[in-house]
Amino acid sequence: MSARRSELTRAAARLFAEKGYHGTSVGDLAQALGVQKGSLYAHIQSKADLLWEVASEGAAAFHAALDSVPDEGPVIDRIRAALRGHLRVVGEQLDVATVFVREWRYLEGERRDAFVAERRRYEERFRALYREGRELGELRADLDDATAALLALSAVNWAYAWLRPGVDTDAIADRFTALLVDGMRGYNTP
Amino acid sequence: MSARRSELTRAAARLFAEKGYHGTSVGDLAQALGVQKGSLYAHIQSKADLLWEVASEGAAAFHAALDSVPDEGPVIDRIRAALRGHLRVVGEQLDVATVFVREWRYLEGERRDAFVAERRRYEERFRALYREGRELGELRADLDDATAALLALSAVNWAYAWLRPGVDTDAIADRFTALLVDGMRGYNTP
DNA sequence: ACTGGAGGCTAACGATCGTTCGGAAGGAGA
DNA sequence: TCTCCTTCCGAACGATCGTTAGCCTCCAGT
Repeated sequence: MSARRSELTRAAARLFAEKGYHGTSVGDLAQALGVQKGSLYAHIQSKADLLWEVASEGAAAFHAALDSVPDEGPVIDRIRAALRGHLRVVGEQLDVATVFVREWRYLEGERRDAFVAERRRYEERFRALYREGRELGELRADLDDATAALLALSAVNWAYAWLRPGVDTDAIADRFTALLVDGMRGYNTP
Repeated sequence: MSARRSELTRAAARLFAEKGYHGTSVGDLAQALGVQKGSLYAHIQSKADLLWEVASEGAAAFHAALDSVPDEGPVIDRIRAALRGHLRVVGEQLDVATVFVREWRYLEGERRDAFVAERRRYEERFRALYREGRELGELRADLDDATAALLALSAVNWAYAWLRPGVDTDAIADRFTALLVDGMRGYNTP
């Protein structure tokens, strides 16, 4: 992929995240590159191509983050690593993550189906950590692992809305993990 | 407000939630009412009016839910009530809640400013519960209440994405509360 | 020196966008 | 019966949408 083409993809990620897919015109994209809008079609076949590309990039980034979580070791450590990885992707590729989380639904046809499948697979991998933790006894036996995974995943999925670039995402992930693991009950509470 | 006008607002909420604000045309809205698109302008001055109306309705609903949380009593009970209230709004007014959470950013000018202020005020009220809990000693003294509130609020803000109408939102809120309060650590974990 | 491809230009296409307008049907109130 | 108000129609407006077409320039490879 040429350098110019990469610029276009990055501009698309930024503008789709900022103004939404339907709120971004081909003219906007062209302006971001300092070019006439017709010229973009030397690089793409349609505007939808760009959405697909950015969404796929997001899916790849989140899966890659999970790939680097070890298969063994204390489950709580792995949960912390998964949260760290997810938040790191959001923090370092905020535009791409925003499109992955919010704009994907404007995909159409089989691209949409393929995206949904990838997304579901990611959530499954995430949830498996909690199930394994319960089965191994590292998490409480009466844990509703689906709810626990939903709570954690919701928190990080929503992160694109409040995470500002440059913050220490590892520290936030660690605080989330500590809360999820130990709770917030005080000592003088029945 | 006339009955017809209310129908229009409800159709707007549904379509904005389903296809997005920019993805919904005035023609789509007219079709939902079985009417020519020009006829809608007997009820509204612009399409943006509808977005503002639905977004405001959402803000009112969420604030009303918080209003019914008592000012006194055990903080944990009040946190549970707040989560119940929030999730109940999402479950019972899914379209409105979706617009409140996701489509508000297409508001423009002072309407956008006013919405953001209302939203911030809601989050502040939510966060105050956690701060009070820590100060009263009902939540652990070393609690990072901002992080705790963020975790809880993120989970319920994201709920529009996975909550299906008709489920028992109170039960989900209770499970979230239990998790947040007591954590998920197992007994044979150091 | 010649060629081919990459990248950009201008101009225009048909479609659709949100909005406006004049007129008309129909019921409610006087 | 007359009038007003709500609601809608049908047609049109200018603007903007995503996309296509033909042409030009520049540069790397042969």
